[in-house]
Amino acid sequence: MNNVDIAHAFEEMADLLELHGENAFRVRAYRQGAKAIADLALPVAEILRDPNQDLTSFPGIGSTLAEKSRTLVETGSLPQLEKLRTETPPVLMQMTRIPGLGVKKAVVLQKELSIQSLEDLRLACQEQRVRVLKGFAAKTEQLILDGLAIAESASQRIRLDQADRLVQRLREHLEVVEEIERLEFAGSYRRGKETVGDIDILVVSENHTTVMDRLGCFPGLQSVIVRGETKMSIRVDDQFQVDLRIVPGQSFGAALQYFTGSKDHNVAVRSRARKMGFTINEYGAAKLDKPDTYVAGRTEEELYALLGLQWIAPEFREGRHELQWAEMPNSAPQVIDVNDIVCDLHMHTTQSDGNHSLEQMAAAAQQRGLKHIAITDHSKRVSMARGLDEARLLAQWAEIDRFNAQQPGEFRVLKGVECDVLEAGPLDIADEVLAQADWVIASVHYGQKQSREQITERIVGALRNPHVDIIAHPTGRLIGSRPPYEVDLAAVFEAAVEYKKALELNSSPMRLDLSEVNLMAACAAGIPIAINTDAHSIDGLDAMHYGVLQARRAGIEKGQVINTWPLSRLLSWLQHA
DNA sequence: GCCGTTTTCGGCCCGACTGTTTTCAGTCG
Repeated sequence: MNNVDIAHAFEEMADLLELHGENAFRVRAYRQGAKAIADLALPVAEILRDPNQDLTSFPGIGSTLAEKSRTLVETGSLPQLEKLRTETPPVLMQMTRIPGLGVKKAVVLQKELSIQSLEDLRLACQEQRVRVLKGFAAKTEQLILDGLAIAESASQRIRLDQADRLVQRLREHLEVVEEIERLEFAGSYRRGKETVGDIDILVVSENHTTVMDRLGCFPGLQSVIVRGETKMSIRVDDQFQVDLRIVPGQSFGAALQYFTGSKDHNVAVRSRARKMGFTINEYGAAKLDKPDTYVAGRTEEELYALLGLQWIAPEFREGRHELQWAEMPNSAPQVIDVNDIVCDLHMHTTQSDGNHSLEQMAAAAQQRGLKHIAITDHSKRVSMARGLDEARLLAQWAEIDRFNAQQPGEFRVLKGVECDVLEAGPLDIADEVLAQADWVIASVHYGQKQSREQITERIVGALRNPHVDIIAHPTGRLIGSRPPYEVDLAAVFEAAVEYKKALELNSSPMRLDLSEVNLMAACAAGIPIAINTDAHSIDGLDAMHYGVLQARRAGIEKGQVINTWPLSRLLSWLQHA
């Protein structure tokens, strides 16, 4: 069992204990334990084996969870979990996914009406058998019926780039309201998560009615979920939820901090405040003995400063190490910043499936402040994209040589290729040609349904080839539309370390591959990371910030990112093979 | 179940809104 499996088991324990009405703090302990395990840089099995290491030294893992981890590693299952599974009707978990239906109500409904499936629940509502139960009435019955439809039709989360577009629409729609003094978007969108479950809008305004009325006529509005004094929630587009909160100006920082989250970060912040004699809510911070007098909250900086902390960038707020970093900023890691990026090492031109020429891509890269780029068109196996064979590749590289010779300044284009790893294992381009490239990316595009062993061996085999420098989008996932292919990433990491190769963090918001957790593991293993846009057009180069955001969320240090290296360092690193 | 700058027991972040009641529990973020 790997760390992800163990984390899943604890997560499921938490869900099931919650359904059984177990102590909420015990439930939370399992959730935090799951998160702690998922964040570990080393495999749990290895930590348990090592007499010099102690699993309970990691925050959130005590003696009980450490022992259960051992059981999971050694036996592959957990008796308590198996028992809970058999005691819990599967429909309960499904029911709690209906908006407005929580654990308590779901349990009552399931028991009283012997619900076995969501279809049973729908029938019970239609036959008005719900409204006669104590604590239920006609409105709840309707809420469940509506919720069933939403649960079935809702596209749960949207990608960050889709969220960007929705935020833009909302901003433009709301900005015309003159009474709005401040407008900010918070939540997981502000934290830059790869997918976003809802949009949180924070507004400072005296005139709540005008603001809410304006949101109520947003084009794309489907329904208003709630509307109170300070809070309004709506559904837009494909049932996607948007929350609005209106706060007074002196509370803006506290509210922004609170609604940006994450939940874990807020719990950590508020616990710290409590220990220091303060209490924090979305209106500000106050002394515990004078809870009505706010002493901070106009800005986020003020709030963090009160707790002896430097301001924390939203993308770090996941309840990991960010409070320690903010406490002693000098000892915090030098996390990658978008301004550190000097190159982009994966992009396409009209030679394969790109929209712009070498000259156009180079000019656009220079405009974006890049010092060097690699042109990496597809190899011939990707026939759909007019992939290049050996002859066309050599011709393209000759053209790149001529281009570089004409460059007045320092800007350089590296001769590269995105070479397919064929289904049977070998590379799509002959070794003697690859040997003439500056930069060789190996990618899996075909045969993604192969077995774990086959795909892993293809990738490890590519890493073994002395001409290959990096594996692109190492798991092949497309967020929300295609799961990662079966690959033993631990084996890939091991091979990357052994052959001194790099791995890609593909910046396309549809890929963001490696994912945050995998990125942390790759970096813990010391593998250099290249953050690349995989641009197929000039606009595609702008995706760089998505990749950097993802790397920041994973806490990747500047020095480990190839794109921060000067060309000389990159070239000397490439000599390794 | 975890954890310790009043601690190895007794806490554990905090508030808005709704529905069902008649003062509050449940849900959500």
